[in-house]
This record gives sequence, structure tokens and C-alpha cells, in this order.
Amino acid sequence: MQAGVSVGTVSNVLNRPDVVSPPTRERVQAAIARLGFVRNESARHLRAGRSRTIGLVVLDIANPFFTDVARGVEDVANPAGLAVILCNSDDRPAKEAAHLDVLAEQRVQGVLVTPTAELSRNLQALRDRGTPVVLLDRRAPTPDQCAVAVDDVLGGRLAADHLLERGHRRIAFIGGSSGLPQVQERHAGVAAAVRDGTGSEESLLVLSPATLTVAGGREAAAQIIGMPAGRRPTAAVCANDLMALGVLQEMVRHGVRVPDEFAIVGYDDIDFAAAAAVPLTSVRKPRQELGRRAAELLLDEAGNGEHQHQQPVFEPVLVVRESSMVRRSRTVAS
Amino acid sequence: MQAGVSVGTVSNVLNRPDVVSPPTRERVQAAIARLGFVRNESARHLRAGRSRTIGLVVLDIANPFFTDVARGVEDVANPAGLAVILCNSDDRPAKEAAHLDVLAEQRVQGVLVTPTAELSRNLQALRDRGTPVVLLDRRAPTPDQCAVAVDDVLGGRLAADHLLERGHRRIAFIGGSSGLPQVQERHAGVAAAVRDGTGSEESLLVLSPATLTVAGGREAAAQIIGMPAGRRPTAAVCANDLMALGVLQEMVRHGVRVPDEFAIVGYDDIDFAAAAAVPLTSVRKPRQELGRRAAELLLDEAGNGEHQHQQPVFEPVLVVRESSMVRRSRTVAS
DNA sequence: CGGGCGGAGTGAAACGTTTCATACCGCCTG
DNA sequence: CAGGCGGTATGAAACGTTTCACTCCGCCCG
Repeated sequence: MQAGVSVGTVSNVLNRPDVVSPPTRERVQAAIARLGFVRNESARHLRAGRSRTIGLVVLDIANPFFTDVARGVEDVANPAGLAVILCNSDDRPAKEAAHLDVLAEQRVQGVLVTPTAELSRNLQALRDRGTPVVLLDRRAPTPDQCAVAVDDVLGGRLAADHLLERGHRRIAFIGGSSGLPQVQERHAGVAAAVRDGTGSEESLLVLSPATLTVAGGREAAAQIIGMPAGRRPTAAVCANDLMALGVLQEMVRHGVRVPDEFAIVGYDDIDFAAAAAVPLTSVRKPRQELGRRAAELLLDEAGNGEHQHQQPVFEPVLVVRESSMVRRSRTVAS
Repeated sequence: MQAGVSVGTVSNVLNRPDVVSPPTRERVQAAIARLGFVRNESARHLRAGRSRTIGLVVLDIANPFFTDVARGVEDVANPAGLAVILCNSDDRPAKEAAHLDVLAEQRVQGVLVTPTAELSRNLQALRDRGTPVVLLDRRAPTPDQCAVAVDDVLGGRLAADHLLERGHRRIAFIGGSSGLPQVQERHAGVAAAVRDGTGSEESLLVLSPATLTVAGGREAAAQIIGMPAGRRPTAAVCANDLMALGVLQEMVRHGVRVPDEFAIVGYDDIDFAAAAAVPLTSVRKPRQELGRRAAELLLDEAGNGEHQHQQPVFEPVLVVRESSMVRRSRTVAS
């Protein structure tokens, strides 16, 4: 080529510059700069047998929880020289499957995925082909794979206990009906706490709006507002912060004062929770850390022969803010 | 291989099934299913010379505006069989450059990018190599490339005119100091409107918090609250909704009633704007449409020999909500 | 009956790297 | 002076597709 050397030498300049003599190296580098040469990753990876990318499949790219997770993943992957292909399944198995197929064809080094309710066949196929898969924000069904999760039963408990302590006796759990285990666990935690705290589960109202979004939250809040005052719950635990924000908005819109007349606890503790005009009490998950840890496990599984599968479970923490606090003036008055 | 046919035939089964006889086709498909064969994209694209991916580089993945744009891009790219590699530059030229380099090595079919303040050398290098580049939410400096933008001068004007009509005479423009043209244009629009409406620009206060985020908004609001009442503005136009939410939060925290004592207008009209407890007036941009249009232009440029560069400019619309409405009771009282 | 045609499948080249065995060269050492 | 060695550079194979020219074969038609 232009520098009068063989392609093998160019490859060496790029990958093991120390093995090339300084004059040659400089000549080649000059030629590269002059020609605007950019190495072709496809060829590189065809030869190497694996690419330098990983896949990340999330349930809802519009939920800031997942963008924070994605950031954590990038924090680990990029320094390791890996590009992240971010895919959005929209909680739809078909979209998830399509994305997984594309990732398989790309021969990604591994996949991080928050799967839809059922673990799809494509996911298993990916693993069968030897591609490392780490479940994100989801427990592994078996010990033969990595998974990074949060103790959502505990999270649900924390949220409900907090409300019970504040004197609430009629509590709603607002979660979608998609069958996501995360949501089911949160529900289980809330239910257990309510049972322990009140002696029965009858004081727990379970609402399942269509989606785990702001709109879903509004829908549930409207239902609650429509209930006769005597049976109406005085507080809600929401399956995520988006829904909690929706509940908050709808309550405010109908003149229901939060937290005085209705207390709200969210889940995830996204930044918007603290930024809401009535700052939201929320169950905090280590969002970036979740992503980081998952990426680390993936890299280890992809690169380390003696990889040991791990299934760390993070403990959530309740962050109390105004949306569940009885205001001083009110406390005094009542 | 297993089905007793040549690789060429397998390729035909995959890409032009009509050219293969039904019995052979079925035999091959059966073998594919049995072996879990997955085609190797790297090899495919090495041969084809281009990959079936496009790159999308955004300024802030945590800003829902960009996730909505990304969704629009996916809506167009995925049906066309293209995977989207989503990259986050964090408004940092170095990160942007690194991402662009990776995309170049991946031989993406094209790149959609909301660039940082300066158009980087890497971006030009990409174009020089013949990779289509479409600017997103940014005007093109020259007519030889595609760009999808919004008339931000108009947007700034709409926001400011609205506040002037409501009687506000001391207005703040809250925008970061990053030098982003989008922000500068919004500022220009606001300044022009204020000049036209009040006869001078002195009634416009310009604040430049460090970042275009919720935290930046809070920072600016704190500054405003610290001003002597006589000089303090009574309303603000924010360069984006995240900042507007920050302003709102800080005002509420300090007992400043919104909109009665302080009116706020945001920009972008992200979903959280409407969902805020005091719903935000905001300048709406067609977020998904922006992404969709940009992706369409990119596909055309990548696939169509007679591609004509286009630079559509969308018109923003003011969406009035509570954060800038003088309440009836208040109007009557004053 | 022979020529030609069309459908079906084959085989090899090509894509741009990396890798590895090999060649070359000058120098040191025995 | 011969042998060997270390430091450099080379050339070719290999990665897994796609593509295209080609073969093969059966059939139709003249």
C-alpha cells in the first residue's frame, strides 16, 4: 500500500505497534492519516469470531430507570472497548425476540436483558449458542446463569411498612398486569406487610392499569377517586415511579391534596421522583450500579474461562419525601 | 453441510428462497432449525461492504426528549431491517468523537447526530468517507447535507410573547452556556420578542446554569429567588423542560406559588411536562416525528442514488398549561 | 432425434482483516 | 569465518458469507 509495506505490517502497527520499527511505524501512521483509513470492524470480527459489542435489551426506553441502568452499563463497557447496542422491547415479547435475533446475528459478545414476563425461547437459544446472557433487574430461574436483581419483596415491604407506620390502614398497590416477576414480588412484599400490620389483607386494594406508565398511574388514580370515601384507600404503593407520578398528577388535578389526603410511594427513585413538585417518596434501587454490575458479570463471563455465575441481589432503600409525609400543620390540627 | 447441499444453496434459501426448489428448501430449513444455525452478520457485511446498522448519537440519553426521538428513529429503521446503535455523548466532544469513530469502524450505513456545539472533525471525516450523516435538531451549516431542525427562534418568540401577553414585564431566559445553537436561537427569539414587546431588552434576565438539566434549573431558580423583589423576574422561559422542572421544584420548595407568583415556560414538551404537579406550559417540538423524518432522510441518502439533500424545519407550537396561567381567582382579586 | 432452453444447484472468488510460519538481514559469538 | 540469533517484515491462509459464471439435466419443440 501507500507506505510501501504489506497489509500484515499495517495490522501490526494498529494492534502491536511495539513490534514494528519506529521508522516503519511512522510511515504507516502517516499513510493512515493521509488516506483517512478506518479499519473495518466486520472483517476484523469475522476473523476474530466475535465482535466488540454487547447488547442491552430493556423494557421501556422511555422510563428513566432504564436510561440510568444503560448509563451504568456504558460506564463499564466503553472503557473495555465495547460498544453497546441498546434495544427497546416495549415489554412486547415479539419485539424482544426480534432484537435478540439481530444481536445473535451480530455475534455480540453477550447480552444484558430485562426480559418480558416469560423467558423467551430466543433467549435460551442465545445461551445454547454459547453467548453469555445476564438478566438485569430480574432473578435467574436457575443457578446456571448470571442475574442482577433487587430484593423487590423487601422493597414492597419497606414501602408498605412506612405507610402503615404513618397510620394508613387502607392501602392500594398499583401495578400493571403484565405478569412481570418484579411487579409480583413488590406486590407480595406489600401484601405481606399489610397482613402483618393489620391482621388481614382486606385493607389492600390491588389495581392493575394497562401499562406501567404515567398514563397507567392516572388511570388507577381516577379509579381510586371514583370510590366511595369510606372504602377509598388513603395511600398507594406504585410499582414504579412513572405510575406514581401519574397518580400524583391525577390527584392534584382533582384537588386531592398529597400527602394530606392521599399518600404516595413510588418505586425506583428516578430523578424525576425527587424533582416532582410534591417530591415523591420512593423505593430506591441502585440504578447505575445495577447496570455496572451486570456489565461486569457479562464481561467476566465473556472473557474469563473460570467464570463463576453470580446472582447478586441488591437491597433497596426507602427514601422518604414529601409525598408520604403528614405535614406538621396537619398533624397538629388533627 | 448437513442437508447435503452447498453453502451457495444455503445462502439462496436464506436470501432468495424462490430460486430454490421446495424440497431442497425444506431440507435446508430443517437443517438450519436443527443446528440452530444463525447467519454471521460480520461476514455478510464484509462481503456486502456495508452493514445493516445506523448510528444515533444524542446529547443526553437521560433527557426524555431524546428517548422520544430515538423511538421515532426506531420506528423507521427497524422495519427497514436496520439496527440502531444508540450512543450518548453527554454533550462532551470527546465522547462524541469516540462514538463516531466506533460507528465508522462498524461501517454503519449512516449516522444521525445531535452534535455538540462545534461540528467535530470526526463528523466531517465520516462524511468524507461517504457515510451519510443527518443532523438532528440542528440546522445544517451548508446545503450539502441533510438536517432536521426546529425553528427555535420562533419557539423562543412564542414562549416570550405568551408571557408578555399575560402581563409579565421582567422575564428570565434560563439556558446553559454550552454554546449549543439550539439554545442560542431560543434565546434570540425570546430576546427579540421582549424587545418588540417592551421596547427594550433590559427587562430580560439571562441565566446560564452549568448544565441543561433539572439540577441546572434548580440552580437558576435559586439565583432568582435570591434577587431583591423589585428586580426579580416574574416569569421564565427555560431552554428545555428538564430545567423548567428544576425551576418549578425549587420555586415550590421555597413557597413561591406557580404560576401565581412566578410563571414558567419550558421547551420540548416532554411527557413529564404535562405530568408535573403544576403542569408545565411548554414549546412543543414534534419529537418522534423529528426522529422519524431524520431516519427517512438517512435511509434515502444511503439507498437512493438520486438523493436530494433536504433540511426540513419544523414549526414548534406553544402548549399552554397551568404553569403560566394566571388563575381565575387571582385575576379577579388583583 | 437433436438442439436449445430453463430450472436447479455447484464451486470458487472476493470482501478486509488477523495470525502465523517463514524469510531476510545484520551482528554477535565462538 | 561460520553459525546462530534477534529484530523486522512478508505472504498466505482463514474467517463465513454473497455472487456469479458455470454445469447438469430433463424437456419441449422443430
